[in-house]
Order: sequence, then structure tokens, then C-alpha cells
Amino acid sequence: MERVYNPKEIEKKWQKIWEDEKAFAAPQDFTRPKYYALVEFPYPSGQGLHVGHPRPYTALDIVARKRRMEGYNVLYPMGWDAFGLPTENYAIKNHIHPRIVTKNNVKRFKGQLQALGYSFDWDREINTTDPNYYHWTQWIFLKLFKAGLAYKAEMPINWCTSCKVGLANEEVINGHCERCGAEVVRRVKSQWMLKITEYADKLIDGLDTVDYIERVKVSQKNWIGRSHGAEVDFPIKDKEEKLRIYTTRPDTLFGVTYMVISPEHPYIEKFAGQIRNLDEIRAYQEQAAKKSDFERSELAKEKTGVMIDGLTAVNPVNGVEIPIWVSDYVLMSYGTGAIMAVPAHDERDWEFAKKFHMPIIQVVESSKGPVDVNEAAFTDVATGRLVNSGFITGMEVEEAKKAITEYLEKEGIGTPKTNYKLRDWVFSRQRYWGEPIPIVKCEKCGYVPIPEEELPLELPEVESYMPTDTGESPLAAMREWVETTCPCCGGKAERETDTMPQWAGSSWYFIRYIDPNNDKELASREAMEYWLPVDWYNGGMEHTTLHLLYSRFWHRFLYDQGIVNCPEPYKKRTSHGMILGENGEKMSKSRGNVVNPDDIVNEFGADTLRTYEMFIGAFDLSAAWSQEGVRGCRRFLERVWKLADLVTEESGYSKALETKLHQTIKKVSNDYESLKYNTGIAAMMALINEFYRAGKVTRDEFKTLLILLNPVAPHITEELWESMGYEGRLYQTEWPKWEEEKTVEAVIEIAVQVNGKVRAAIRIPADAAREEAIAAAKEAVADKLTGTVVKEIYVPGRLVNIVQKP
RNA sequence: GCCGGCGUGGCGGAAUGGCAGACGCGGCAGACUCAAAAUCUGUUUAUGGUGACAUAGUAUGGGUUCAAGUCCCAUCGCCGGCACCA
Repeated sequence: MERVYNPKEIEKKWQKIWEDEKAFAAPQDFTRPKYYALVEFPYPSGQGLHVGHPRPYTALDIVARKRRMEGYNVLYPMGWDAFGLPTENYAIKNHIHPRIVTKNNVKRFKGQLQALGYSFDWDREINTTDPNYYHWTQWIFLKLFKAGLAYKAEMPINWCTSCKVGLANEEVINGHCERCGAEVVRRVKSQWMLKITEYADKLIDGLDTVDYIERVKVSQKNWIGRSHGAEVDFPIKDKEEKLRIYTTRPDTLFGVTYMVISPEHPYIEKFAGQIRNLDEIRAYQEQAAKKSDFERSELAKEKTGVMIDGLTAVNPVNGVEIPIWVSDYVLMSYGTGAIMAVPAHDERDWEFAKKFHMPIIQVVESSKGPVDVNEAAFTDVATGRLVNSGFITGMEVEEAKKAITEYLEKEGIGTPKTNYKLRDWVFSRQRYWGEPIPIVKCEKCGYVPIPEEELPLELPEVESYMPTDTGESPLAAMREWVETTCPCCGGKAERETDTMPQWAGSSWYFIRYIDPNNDKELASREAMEYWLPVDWYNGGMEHTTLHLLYSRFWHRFLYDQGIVNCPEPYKKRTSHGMILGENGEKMSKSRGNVVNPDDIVNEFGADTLRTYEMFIGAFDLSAAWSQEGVRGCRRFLERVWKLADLVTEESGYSKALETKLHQTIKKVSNDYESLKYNTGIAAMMALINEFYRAGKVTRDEFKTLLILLNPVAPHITEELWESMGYEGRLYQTEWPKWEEEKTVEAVIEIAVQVNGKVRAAIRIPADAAREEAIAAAKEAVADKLTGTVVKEIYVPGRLVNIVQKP
């Protein structure tokens, strides 16, 4: 072939052809087997596409393209998660409406994605800021509200001092805003909340029914933080009231030496009259209130606290009187805000006891040997055995837990209890650029949902979308929008002026792709029955406890409402690693190590970028960018291009390479399924090295190579396919099959070891019998066999090992 | 502190318990060229040897096995997540 490889030209050409031919549109043909591949839709930021984006997109593009060639009806959609703070901030700074900013950003992103040749079905493009889309986001919110899962609560929230907005717990990283890094403080506000805690069990148990990579499951389980234990009532001396605590170690009840309540515990107020050192306690409360959550955990090393003078608790199992302390290491937001302290078997209690010289009583010993609880707390449940504990003495920990809990229940002093770390989801944002919450507040009727026929409740135009220090949304200034009538009584009412968080639109978007233009329902039941659940969803680890958890919650809720057809939205979830700068650090403007994908496409072509990102290393690990590595992948594609010159008129596979071809088809097919793109590409590189060594390639060999490479580098392969005159379009061709028996060479070389060390290599038939192989091996190492042979090992296809004694 | 993951040439990384270093990058040597780039060929774990070859070698120390990068125990280091959740 005379022509040089010019990716600029051929990539444009094929992108146009695919678009004109609607090559990758997923028809609503519900008779064929379906495959739904999904990648997280991007937030169209002003910076444009990052080189991190193509990694997951290319990976699932490979799967999608392969599946189409295998005969599946494939849905591989793309859209825009376009509500959000950065757009709003940009709009404020540059005095452009967020809608315009979004439109421009989307245009740029779309152009960039199209230049990479993804097989997205652009007919199904969605945008969360489109009223026809958020109509249904609001509709789902109303369902949640009507089911009692959306409620308004006065509560301390995480307030970002820079974004001037409330954040969900998941959005606070080390006391700072996930997005802007500014300090987060506590602020009490009336907020819309979603009762995700009601779904804690379903969200944990559902994990057993899906194929997610292990670390995603573990993170979600830890985040939900389910623990089993008991609530126990401790009588207060000379009082009617009891102090209720939560513990996961009821078996250690005989080792309690003091109690601790949180500084916010209501008993301090309740018994203020009887507390002799009230001033001291008040001072401590004030001090604790001033600390942010971050400080409270930062200063965790040094425990603080004050003993309450005037209140004494009584251990309900042995009648021992014990003091009650106030300390901020006990959180009001978990359990009952009070604990029983067992310093011998809890590290935090141990530290506290050491500092304030409280007694430490051992009630569990180790089956492994003596332990000294004055040196450290003994917390190992697996090897523990109870001592000094009345009727549970001698039992193992699990057994003792059960026995004591039964006893507590029988005596009416305690009950089994399951607790979760998961908190309800703060769902309000005091911002303009989000979905309006479709609720009005009526003085007579309270919070009233607006009628479904009035959806979508569109965002009004405002003068200013500046956030306010008062913590009110910019919408609050729009009096003519805010003032409305109550759908219930017809009286005066006001609209909710907070908007939904960015996570709202992305919590159900995969459902909308299925039927994106439906104006009667979020998607038709028939289409959902066919397409759902998503077969393979890939996305970032950073969304594990955010988007992934939220969307599972919404989906499960919709399932319980009978709206969707399956309880779990995603059958399989994988996660990709980050792409780092050349110096191995995270890419950022300030570090000056940012690589712009446009530049790579311009200089090397989209196929090279795609190939490189798949070849860079193990898909789930982070990888540093290397410009030389990019060059190497371009070189590989050039070699494929030039291979066309070596194509002969022969058909079929040549004898010498038949095995190699079958092996490569098998390897590449399997590697594309198991995220091992790097070794799949390596196998194709090795194959073309063989072609060059042979100095020729048959028409059918070249054809197979083009098909195998097509999902990775779709443009160059389609172009070569056409110029070689193969039939039809490559994207419509069938995926090649391998024959298992042809992946094995007839005669192979195996190693001969003597005492485990390689001493020779022999060529024998692959299916050689044991005796035959060992005889050949012995002959090859005859000079080394000086001792008595004690063992002969033959692993067919691998090696012979002869073990001898001197 | 707890929970995950990882540790292999100069670099990115391959290896169902069965010949460690596939494939790529970089380096070195050569071909082509007036020259350079590009391209092509060879070579490239270390040590010794012209060489065939020998010895050592997958963070460290032990163990299981005919055979360990891979399995088990302990230690060190790195990365990620959670972090007073009783």
C-alpha cells in the first residue's frame, strides 16, 4: 500500500460513516439477546475532557463492540450529569447563565468524545438539566415523599464555608469540602432528608446477589457499618430513670467500671438540679460544642472528660455501683449517646481509664495464652473466653453474647439491637443550579407535594444566582415564583427554594437511557423488562459510597414501589485506576503535569490514544502517563498498517501460524472480558511480530487480526478492512471463534529438571505418554544422572522433573 | 489504630504451584542516509566465561512441596479507604 497512515483523515471519515449509518444505535428490538454496558456519564466541566475519561470509556467500548459482533443488541449510551456547583460558580464569575455554560461545555465534551470514535448511541443522549429529564427526577422525589422517605428536619449539617452550601456526610473529607477543599463547619438548618437508613439492610444484603469487585462491596459494607449488639438499661441510683446504652459486647457486662455519656446527652439537663459540679460540666459541654467534628476526631489521641458528681449508675447484672462521666469520645449521633465502659476489652475505654485512673477488670481471657489488661486492652473475639462473669464464665465470646442477651431480655433489662453507621442523606442544597424540589409549604397543610401533572417544575430565571450567607437559596429572592397557592387547600403557600444535590439526576439516569423520549413515564415497562438490569457498569472508586450507593437505594425503592422490574440496578460493577502525570503524581494544573487528550489525538490519532490507555497497565491500578509509551502504540498501529503490503492471495491460516492464530483469538477474547486489555494487546503485538518474521500474512490471517483489534482501534481497522476489499463493514462482521484443540502445538518443547533445576529441554509430542516423556528426558540429562532416582514427575505440556539422591 | 490492595530488570508491566522477566518503553551495536529524524536488524536481570555454560536472583526472614513470584507464618515498606460508630 502506497498510502501512509494518516489517522486525522481516516478517523474523521469513519466517524462520519458510523454516524450516517447509525452504526451503533440500539434498536428497540426486544427479540434478540441484549447487552447493556454502562460507564458513568461525565460532569461537563469547563476544562473539557481529561485523559482519565477515555480509560473507562474505551474499556467498555471494547466490550460493547465485541458484543455487537457476537450478535447482541447492545446499549452503550452517553449523557451529561450537568447540574452542579462548578458550572454555577463559573456562571457567577463570568456573568453567563448556567444554562448557556452547560450548553457550551456539553458541546465541547461531545465533540471530544466523538473524536475518540466511541460507539455510543447518540440518539439516546440525555442531560440531567433538561426539564424533560428532571421531570422524572422530581417525580421520583414525590414518590419518596409520599412513601415517607423524604422529610424535613432541623438538624446540624455540614456547611461548606466557601461554597455556602450544605453537604452530605459522604462529601466531607477530613473536615473539608470534597469539591473545593474549604473548611466545613456545623450549622443548624432545616433540610430535606432522604431516609436511606431505612434501606441499610437491603443495601447490604443486596450485595450478595451482584457481581461487584470485592473492594467495592467491602467499602459499601463498611460505610453502612452494620453492627449487632444489645441495648441495656442501667438503673441510676435513687432514681426512677434508667440510663440506656448500646454495646456490641454484652458479654463483657461484668467488666464495666464506669459509664460515659455524650456532652449532648439529655440527662445532663434532666438531672441538672442534682449535679453538684454542674458548672464544670457546662464548661465542658461548651468546649465540646465549639469543636467541629473534625477537631473532635483529630484530637482523638488525648481523651478528655468530666465525672458527674451526683449521679451513680448500677450494673444491672451484679449490682455494682459505678460512676458516670461526660466525654466527647461518645457521640450523640450513634447508638443511644451513652456507653458502658469496659476498659479491659475496649481500646478507647482503656485509654480513658488509664488517663483518669479508673479500675480495669478483666472478664475475658485468651485461649492462646496469658494477657495483661494493664498493658493493653484485650479485644480479640475469636480466641476469647469469659472469666469472672457469673453464669457466663467459661463460655466463648460468641456463646456468651447469646446467653447474656437472652438473659437480659428475659429480665427486661435489655434487648438485641442492630445499629448502622449510615446516616440519612442530606438532600437539600442552597443553590440555584439544581432540580427544584417540588414541594410547597402551606401554613395550614404543612409540606404539600405539587400535583404530578404540574411537573416538571422548571427552574425560573433569576437576576442573581449568588449564594447567600444567610444560607438561603438564590431562588428565595424570586418572590413571584416562591409565592403560590396550596394544591391542597387553595390558600397561600410558598415554594421550597432549596434545590436537589448533584447526586439526584445520576441516581436513576441508566433507566432513562432505555426510553429517553418517553413523556408519559420514566421508561416503559416493556423496555425496562428487556434492558434492565445493566449488565456491566464501570466507574470510579470515588463514587462507591456516593453515586453507587445512592443509585442502588433509589432503584431498590422504585422496585419496592413496583416501578422497576429488578431489585438491583447493576449486575456487575468494576472500577478503573487513575491516570497520573508523567511524574507519578495526580494530574493538576498547579503541578504542571496535565496531558490534554486533544493534543494526543492531534499528534497521534484517536486509535493510538485508545490503544495506549488500554496498554498502559492493569486496568484497576493507577498508572503514570508516558509520552514514549504513546509513541510505542502509534508504532504498533503503523506496523499493522504496513502489514497490508505483506498480505498474500492465500486463504485460510498458514500451517506455521495456525496454532498462534487460535491462541491469539482465545487470549484476546478472554482478556477483553476480564479487564486484561494490556495482555490482550500484547498478544496482538506478538502476533504481528510473527507475521513479519514469516514475511507474509494470508488474507484470512490479516482479516482475523483486524477483527480482534477493531474494538481497541476501530478507525484504522475499518479503513484497512475496506481497502483490502473484505466484505461489508467490519463493525457488522462476526467475532472469530477459536478451536480449542488447535490452540495446542502438536510437538512442543518442555523443560527437563533434575532436582528442580532446569538442565535441558526436549521436543516431544504434546500428548506424549509418561513413559515416553521420561525416557526422552533421561536421555537428555544422562550425564547429570549420577545418583539414585527416587521420583519422576511428568507434567504434560510443561516439564519433567527427575529427583535423585546422590 | 482498623479494613483493603500491592512490593518482580533502567522504566511500564507478563507469568492455571511447573523453563521468571511475555509485550512495550528506554539503552547499546549495526543497516539505510551526505547527515539527522523515521524505519529496519541484533542485543539488553546480575556476576564469571570468547563461548556452550555455570551461579545467584521476584521487599526481608522462616515454612509447606519433587517444584514457590504464586500457598502458609512473621517482619519491613508503599498506596488507597475508614477513622473515638462503643
